[in-house]
Amino acid sequence: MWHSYRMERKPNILIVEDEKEIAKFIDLELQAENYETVVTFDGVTGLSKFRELNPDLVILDLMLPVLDGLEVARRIRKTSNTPIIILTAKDSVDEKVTGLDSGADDYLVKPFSIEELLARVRAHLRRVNPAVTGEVRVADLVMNLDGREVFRDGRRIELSAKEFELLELFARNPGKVFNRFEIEEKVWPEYTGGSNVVDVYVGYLRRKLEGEGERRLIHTVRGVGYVLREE
Amino acid sequence: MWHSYRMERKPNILIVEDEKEIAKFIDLELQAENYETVVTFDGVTGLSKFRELNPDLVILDLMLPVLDGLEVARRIRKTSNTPIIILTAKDSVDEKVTGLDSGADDYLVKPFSIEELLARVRAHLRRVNPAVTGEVRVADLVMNLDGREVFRDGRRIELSAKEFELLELFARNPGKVFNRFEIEEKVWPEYTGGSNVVDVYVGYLRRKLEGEGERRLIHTVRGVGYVLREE
DNA sequence: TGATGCCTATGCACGTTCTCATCAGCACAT
DNA sequence: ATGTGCTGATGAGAACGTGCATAGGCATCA
Repeated sequence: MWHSYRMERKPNILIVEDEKEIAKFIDLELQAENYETVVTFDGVTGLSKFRELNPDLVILDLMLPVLDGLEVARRIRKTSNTPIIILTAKDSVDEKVTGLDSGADDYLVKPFSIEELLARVRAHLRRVNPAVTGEVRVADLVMNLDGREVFRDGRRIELSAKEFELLELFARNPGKVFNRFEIEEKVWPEYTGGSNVVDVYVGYLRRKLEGEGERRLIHTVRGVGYVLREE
Repeated sequence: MWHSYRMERKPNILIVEDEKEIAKFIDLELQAENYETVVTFDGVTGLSKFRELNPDLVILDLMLPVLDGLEVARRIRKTSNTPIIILTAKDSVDEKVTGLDSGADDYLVKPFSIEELLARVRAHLRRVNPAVTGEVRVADLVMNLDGREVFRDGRRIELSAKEFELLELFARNPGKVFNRFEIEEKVWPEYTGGSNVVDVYVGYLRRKLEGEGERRLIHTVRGVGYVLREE
């Protein structure tokens, strides 16, 4: 069911860290910030938990039993772009560079400040998970999902319910081309097609979003459907 | 090495830094890594350059004349989600937290290692590109299947639906020779031949893909059919 | 009852698809 | 080489379909 995605769940964070006290410490702090957490103590378990849970973010130590942290990062990156924050005692520039180039998004050196870690977690989640801020951002478009507000380039735009749902679908999948069938299925469920609702609503959105001489947001892909692209 | 079709062009980086020697230094290093750069020395100019250029990433000092760096970050975030790396001498935890919570994606303290900065730039740029799952690359041709986009040598190519399907067939099987019957079967099913549609469409593709003096992509195998080969 | 939102229906404009006829060029035999 | 026959390339244009704007009907809500 499409509408379930507005259900605001707690962001899920996977911690892979073999020093048990540190793991416990981070775990508690994250829970206090209202995140859902899972802790594992070695690379292999970490990787399998990752695949099982598909968390919103991973905090990863480098010196791990069984499977090295860098390798964990690389394997995760093979199939996912979930943010990875490396948290380690290895503080040389070379190690930082290798860590980041292995697919990590951030690299924090122990001993670290928990406040900084939390701020970095927020920064990464903000980008990935609208649940955190309730916001989706694409190009110069900002959608506030809780408040059902839409801004383009700072100016507020009034949308009806359906218009908002349609735009939300596009905004959550920028760059993906949807055909009319997919769109109807998601925005107009319990609905037997046979009309051009989609076209009409795309028209409504364009009229409201694209002021005089403004960049086009929703592009037509003739013979296929529509995309939201920044261009 | 860019990991996405969108990065076929040089990524554009805006540097906002008032210490001229540092700015120059970063600028040169980034250019050596094949980025396009623009340098500004105060907050207001930085912001207006940002709006003018819409860069792929911003490197931002905090202590700036005219308009404070934090304020610049906040204003950028109002309308955009371009990655921002704060680069500053302010090294307290509080300042880091404030910086990250103001919308920055990363926070690096001076004196910094240029290698680390470059690695972080790479990490952020990598992440900005929407993970393009269905991406096919052959020679200097990039097809984004989700987005139904085609690029050759960085420049975007507009294809009609049928043209795209035909090219997709070739691109998924580079080096394989297809005869006309196979092609009709896959791209024109429910279709009883008797014409030279295939030839015509190959012609269309060639016209669009192969600019003046450019390498040939779709080769004719006389008496048999066509192949996509890099040569 | 007036305003707003949701959806259907219609007609026009234009891009796309495909056919057909003709032209170009390669391959092979002489 | 040269001609001959055949294959592939290309241009023109007809038929078709898609997308878009617009208008109107119906329901809901104030």
